[in-house]
Amino acid sequence: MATYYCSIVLWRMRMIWRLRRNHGDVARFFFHYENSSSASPCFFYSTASLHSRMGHPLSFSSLVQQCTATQNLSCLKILQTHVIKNGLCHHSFGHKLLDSYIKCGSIYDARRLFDEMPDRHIVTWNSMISAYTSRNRSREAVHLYERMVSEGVFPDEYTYSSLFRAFSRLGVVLEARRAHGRAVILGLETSNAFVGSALVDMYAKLGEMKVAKLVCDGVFEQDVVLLTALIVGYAQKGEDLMALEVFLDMVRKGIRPNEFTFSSTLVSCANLGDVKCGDMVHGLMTRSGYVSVVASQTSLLTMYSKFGMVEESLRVFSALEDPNIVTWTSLITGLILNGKEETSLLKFQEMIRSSIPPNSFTFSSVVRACSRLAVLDTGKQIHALATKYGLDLGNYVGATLIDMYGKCGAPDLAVLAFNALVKADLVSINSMIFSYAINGLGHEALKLFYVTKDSSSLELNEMTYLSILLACSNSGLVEEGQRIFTDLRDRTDIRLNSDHCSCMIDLLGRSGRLDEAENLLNQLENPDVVMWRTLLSACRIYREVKMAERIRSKILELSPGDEGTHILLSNLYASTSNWDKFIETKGVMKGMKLKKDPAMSWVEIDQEVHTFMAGDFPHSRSDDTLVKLEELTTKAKNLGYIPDTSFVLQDMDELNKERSLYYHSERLAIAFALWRTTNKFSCIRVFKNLRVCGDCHSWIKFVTVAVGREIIARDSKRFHHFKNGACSCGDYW
DNA sequence: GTAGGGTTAG
Repeated sequence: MATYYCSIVLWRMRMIWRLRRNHGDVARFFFHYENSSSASPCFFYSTASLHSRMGHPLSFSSLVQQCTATQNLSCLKILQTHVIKNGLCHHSFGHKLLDSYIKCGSIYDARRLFDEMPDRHIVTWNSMISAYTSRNRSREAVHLYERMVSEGVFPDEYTYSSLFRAFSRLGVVLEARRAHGRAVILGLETSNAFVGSALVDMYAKLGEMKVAKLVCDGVFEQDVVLLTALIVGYAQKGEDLMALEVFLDMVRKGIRPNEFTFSSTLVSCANLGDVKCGDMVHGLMTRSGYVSVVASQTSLLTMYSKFGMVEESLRVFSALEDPNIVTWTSLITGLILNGKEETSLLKFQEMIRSSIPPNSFTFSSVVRACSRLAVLDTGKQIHALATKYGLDLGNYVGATLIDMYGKCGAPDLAVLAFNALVKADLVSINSMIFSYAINGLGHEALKLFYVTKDSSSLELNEMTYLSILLACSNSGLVEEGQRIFTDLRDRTDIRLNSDHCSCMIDLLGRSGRLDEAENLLNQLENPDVVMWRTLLSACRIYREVKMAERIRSKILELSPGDEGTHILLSNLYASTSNWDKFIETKGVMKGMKLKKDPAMSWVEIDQEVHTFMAGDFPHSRSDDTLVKLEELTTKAKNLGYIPDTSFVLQDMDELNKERSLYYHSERLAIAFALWRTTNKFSCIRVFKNLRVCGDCHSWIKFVTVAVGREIIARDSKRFHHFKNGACSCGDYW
């Protein structure tokens, strides 16, 4: 211990001797601490260690430098106290301390020192402003700039190159223009590429691409950053041709693009769907040596995904040594985009195993994969994971969760996810209305629609109106739907589109108001095939042969050889026992090589999907399924089920018609599911590619009574929740 | 002694 203190005393003597000889100011500083009771041995010890490591005479700069390197804030504060007490806070010492505080991450201490400085050099102002902008404290940066101007200090090129970012973050166009004006007066707009690129970036982010382009064109010595800022602006605004033009212009001028340039240019190639151009930029990027830059390669991967070139995007991914969360998310999103939802979920698992924490972009994508696959259990697991990461309450993930629960036939869970949101935005509300709509909860949808319309500040959009019209249509709320449709027609801020019209025609048609639907169609300027076909479906429900034939000729005028029309008409002729015309239509279809999509149903049991085709038993499980099916039908008949053979679209005798109804794919799936699942409280979810027929609808209602279970069926259009002999659609679909 | 640009989502 004695040796230890001896060595400290010896070191201090030697240091004071050196300081007296070389650095008057700092020597006085150490004398001060020599005689001060607050001087801690710890401080001197750490200073000693700093000194010994420096290996050269101590100076103020190197002391500050060492404090920065070791992030020693307390040492910096002691230095500051001394500097201020001894009136040494002139700009050089002051700035060094301030800079060190910033580098140590303490903006608070930097600002306190800044406020205490008697005279501030422009460099000090700039450092403080830059510290604020780079840490997202834009308001404070702008305040400081305004104070600087009011105190008569002239901002310079350094000030503006960091300041402009603050305006775009705050979204304050007027203030931004005022500052731009001052930069012009000072002659900094055109003479300095740093100021120019900051301006271009600012205007691009404020959405003023024309101004951004003007500024860029005016800069005397353009460089890669300046032009890249412009490309980024165009790419993010979707002005992709302009982005490519700037890129080519840059290459022509001999300015070499870098990894930042390539990242954004590739986004534009992807948006344009221009494979040739994409390949060219890819080649240029490879030749420029950016093969392992993650962000650029991520853009490349996304581009190939958008081109539908999945193999190529996988190849880019596997060549990357260290993919980040954005790369993983791009891969997952790309797979979903290309219909490879199962693979995307496997990749998600792989990502989690690689200990890469997912973000809200990732969740938003994988939840969508679940929604497409309608795999409720997996969806729930992913929701739980999102909750674990605290990412389930934001609108991006929230909206996909609501959508997923809606499309999995679990509107109650969609409501829970919706109510949990911190602050629902329009997309989340639209998703909720849509979920209500496809699950036949029209009144709930109307309630949310009117609350949003009347009591929120949100501006409704096309999707809101489409969802609510669908809700009215699926619940047979004709008057409400008509009122909303009229309201939409009168609005000038929202464009009435063909989907809205089809939905309205569907609503009128399916509720039997065929003439009104036809009138509406005739009022429209250019009704499309979808709208006429919608009315044709209604004719099929109400067996309105004359109108159907009238519509057929309209459709065939617009689109000769329209497949759906022939299929709908053949169904209509079959259901009205018009067998001659049925055979004739079938003949036309045969000539056109048209075939109906085979009916198909599937159920998910123990995370395995089982598929069934109508009247087809290729499965080894078929015996048990058929036994169960017979049992269910007998029970249903005992409860009052009478088969309605008018749904059989073939010319055969009644007994065979009845038998053919029994083997509709949804019945096979339900029988299989009831045979396989023993938990009486679990609900069965069946999915069907076509619409459920009226007889199956009735049969399922009786089955829910017979077995005391809930059955949820999703057909090509909506959900039916069957419980205790009733369906949520109120027999209206 | 201070400064500018990027990749993923409903």
